[in-house]
Amino acid sequence: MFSLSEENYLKSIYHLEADHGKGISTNAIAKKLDTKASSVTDMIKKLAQKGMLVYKRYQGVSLTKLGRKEAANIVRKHRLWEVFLVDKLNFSWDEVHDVAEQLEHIKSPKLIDELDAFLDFPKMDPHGDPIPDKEGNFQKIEKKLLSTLEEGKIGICVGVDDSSSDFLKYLDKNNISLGQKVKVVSKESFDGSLTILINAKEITISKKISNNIYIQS
Amino acid sequence: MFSLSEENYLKSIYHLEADHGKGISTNAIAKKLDTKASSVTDMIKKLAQKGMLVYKRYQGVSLTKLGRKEAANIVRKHRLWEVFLVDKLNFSWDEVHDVAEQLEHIKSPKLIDELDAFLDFPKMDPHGDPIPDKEGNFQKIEKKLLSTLEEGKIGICVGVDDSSSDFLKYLDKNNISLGQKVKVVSKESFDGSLTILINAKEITISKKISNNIYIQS
DNA sequence: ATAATTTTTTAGATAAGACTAAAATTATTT
DNA sequence: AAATAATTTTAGTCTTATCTAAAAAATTAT
Repeated sequence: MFSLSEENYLKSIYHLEADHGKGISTNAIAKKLDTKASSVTDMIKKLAQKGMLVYKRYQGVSLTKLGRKEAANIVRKHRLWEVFLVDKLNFSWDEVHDVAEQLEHIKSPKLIDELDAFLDFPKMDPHGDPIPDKEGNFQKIEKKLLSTLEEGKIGICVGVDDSSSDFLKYLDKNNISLGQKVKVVSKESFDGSLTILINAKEITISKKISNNIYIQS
Repeated sequence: MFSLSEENYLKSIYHLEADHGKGISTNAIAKKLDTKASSVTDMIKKLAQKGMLVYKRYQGVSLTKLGRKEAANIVRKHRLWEVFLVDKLNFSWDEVHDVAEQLEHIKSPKLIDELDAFLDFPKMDPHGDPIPDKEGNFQKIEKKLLSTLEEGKIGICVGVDDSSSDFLKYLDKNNISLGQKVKVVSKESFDGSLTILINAKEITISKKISNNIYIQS
């Protein structure tokens, strides 16, 4: 069994590895968890002791197979709860994160399996992120950033990179949701801003926005 | 905001007050929470400081109006989650307690309201215990112990006193569930055991059992 | 290659919540 | 009412997870 804190470290390292490959620095973890490097050193020693990760002083850490499975299961729980909140309890996709952050730590062998079945075994969470199975495996979806789509091309919105409430609210306001068809009308080479056709309406979005939307084309 | 530990103390004191009236002793709390009296003293000082209860050294404690409302809300959450687990996730009534014990501490203004609506505003949990509203109020149901029912009389099972897994499993095994009609066929004055008619089948139950089943007659 | 800088670790301190052992208070017997 | 017993509190310790400040190691710049 893992403490709440241990689980949060595992999850953060898992996400950092997904984004930046193995060998995660103490500072990177500290930044992600908004804590101090010294605290991180203490905790990673403990998690190394428990066989969840490999740690050599001054060398950063990498999850072991076991650690990765453990972390994936927390992510699995987080994302299943997000689906529950949106599909069943009328939460919007910008409201789910904080609650799921709490729910992901509930420990019950039966609960998460039944929830999974109740939700009809979803493969994605409301932000388009894949839901790992019990072994930690998930199907990687083909996706690229909207900012890389060429002029005249069409894509379908399949996910977001930034899941902050502010960003998601912006998307809602502009009727951008998952499954939405998007056509790049024009691209401004100076600042990278895009004019896109969405729901038969043209809007212009900044590079920062298009860099946070994943599409399939 | 309250810590997990603070919430558990509030809840325990709330239940103790419901069963034994005001003025709960340190030892009673310690026993309920399976902790030491000295730990209880520390915590009740803290909760008194926060205005959740009234405490005088050596005199036991009583919840304030605020403390009672706070506690009732934890009980509300606990029982709503129990309904969710049984109605939606195929848990049996002997499996829900430990999980609900965790879920009751999730903090989200929206979550519990939406859950309540999703479950169609239930008034009871799976053990027949009332679910308080946001103010802490609940409808008290008329009920008495099966052991007090006279020979020949009929009642409907509306709740259980003991919610331990073992007891609930015993009830399941004997097809005793809420809403079930029960007729007292005969009463053994020597040991208080009852022979009851349930589902067109006669079974004999000990006084200890009939003392833990509530009926409406 | 050495100096300056950044990162990481160590050492020691703190807060929450629990514990043990002993002291203080209240309750029960005789 | 004194003695004994039970309960409750206090004082001090422990663990977990955090922090600050300083030391150690690694990295980058000169």
